[in-house]
Amino acid sequence: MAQKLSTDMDSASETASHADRVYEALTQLIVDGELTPGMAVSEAQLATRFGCSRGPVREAVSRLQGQRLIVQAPNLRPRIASIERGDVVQLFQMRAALEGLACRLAAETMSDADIAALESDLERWHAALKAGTADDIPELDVHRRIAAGSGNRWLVEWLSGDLYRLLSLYRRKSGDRPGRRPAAHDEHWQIVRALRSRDGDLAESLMTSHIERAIARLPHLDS
Amino acid sequence: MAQKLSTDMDSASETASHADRVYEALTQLIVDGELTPGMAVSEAQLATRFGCSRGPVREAVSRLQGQRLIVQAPNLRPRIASIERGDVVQLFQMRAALEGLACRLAAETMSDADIAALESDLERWHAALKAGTADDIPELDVHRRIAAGSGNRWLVEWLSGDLYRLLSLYRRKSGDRPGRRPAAHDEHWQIVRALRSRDGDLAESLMTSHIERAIARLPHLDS
DNA sequence: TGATGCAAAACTGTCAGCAGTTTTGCCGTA
DNA sequence: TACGGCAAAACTGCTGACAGTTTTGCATCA
Repeated sequence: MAQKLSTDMDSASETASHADRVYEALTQLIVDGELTPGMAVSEAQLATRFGCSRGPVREAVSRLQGQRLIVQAPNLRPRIASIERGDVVQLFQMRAALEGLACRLAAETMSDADIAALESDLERWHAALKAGTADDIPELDVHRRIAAGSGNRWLVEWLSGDLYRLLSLYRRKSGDRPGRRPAAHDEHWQIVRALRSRDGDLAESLMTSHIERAIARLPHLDS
Repeated sequence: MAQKLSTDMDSASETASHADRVYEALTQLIVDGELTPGMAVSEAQLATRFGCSRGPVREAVSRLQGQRLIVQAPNLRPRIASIERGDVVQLFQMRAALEGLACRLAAETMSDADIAALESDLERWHAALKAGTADDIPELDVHRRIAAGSGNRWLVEWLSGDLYRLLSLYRRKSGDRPGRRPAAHDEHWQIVRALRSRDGDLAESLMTSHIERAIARLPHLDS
């Protein structure tokens, strides 16, 4: 079945309120790293930047506050959330557990066609990597597609949404070198093969180990 | 070590903004079930109810929107999120994975004193239950204390915070009969014993099964 | 009786402005 | 030069108001 294009985060619906647009733009600014963790932002400046008054900005900031991407103390300027190394380890622990679950579910519910497509895309990307023509990040995409294949809507929203954004904060802080790790391809390939053989337990365990290895590889900066 | 009293959700700090108070009150209203899932609320009415203008209300609503407890379509009144049975199953799947993780971590990091206290409280509560003098919910408390014992701050915030509130929506919708199940005590007791013997794998597996049993017991209403 | 259309009421989205607080930048002093 | 202190600037928290949209309730008609 063709899946319904993920979440309710429809990018730029035709009738989006000003607050919605500011929310989208602000989120992007944070994920892209133009707004760095710990940085204070001013409602007024954001308002002029986005061409509206402070009302919609306030709303967007509140929404991001609900997602813990922005923190705000009374009477102080809102700050982009700051993620320490300890937080990343903890978030990765949760990610390992949840992506493991996603794998187990995907092994049961993902369609043969989707698995085959994932497999061939993975091969194609690997070939392109060897040829030096690929610079997108397959890491994220493989994980995202498996999460989507789990059929668990909340898992997708959280793994590919909230948790992804939270972790992107730290990526910015630590030099941002995503993937490009030769072993990752093998691990991904093994996972996909477990999916194809519908071995949920194996897929889960492979994915968990895959992410736990990523924890071990976290940069050891201690700011 | 005495833990630092959980999150940044300090209830009623002395210098709380109006928006903060509305946020707290509104959250409580939803969790307590006075505002039922799917119900439309009016900013203006909330504003008069809480004795402020629409600004702070709008902010609180946005924050709850960020936590997916409230949904809002353009130009329409905000609605309390509506959780269907399928959603609950999916959320419980995630809960099983995460509480399993919490158990495994707690088996490593929880102090002997905390485990002993949990054990004796569990016994005391069980005795009170038999005597008919207990009507608080131990279910939640055991789970909450194990989550806290995991030492993973984000796990606590999500399990005892966001996820708990989300699931409370459905509890309201389905007759709300939390726990009071005799077998649960045994299962809790087994889990705590696994914690005491520092057997993380066993604790994890016991907790996962414990919650999966709860999934199987979910009411079969299909609204 | 039951469906339909319409006007009034209610409500959301947004803005400009005011009061009170924090931050900034400068000036005098040691 | 380095250090407080103070006034101006910047900013948050909140309010009331206005335009445009949705909902409500009534009256009309088949």
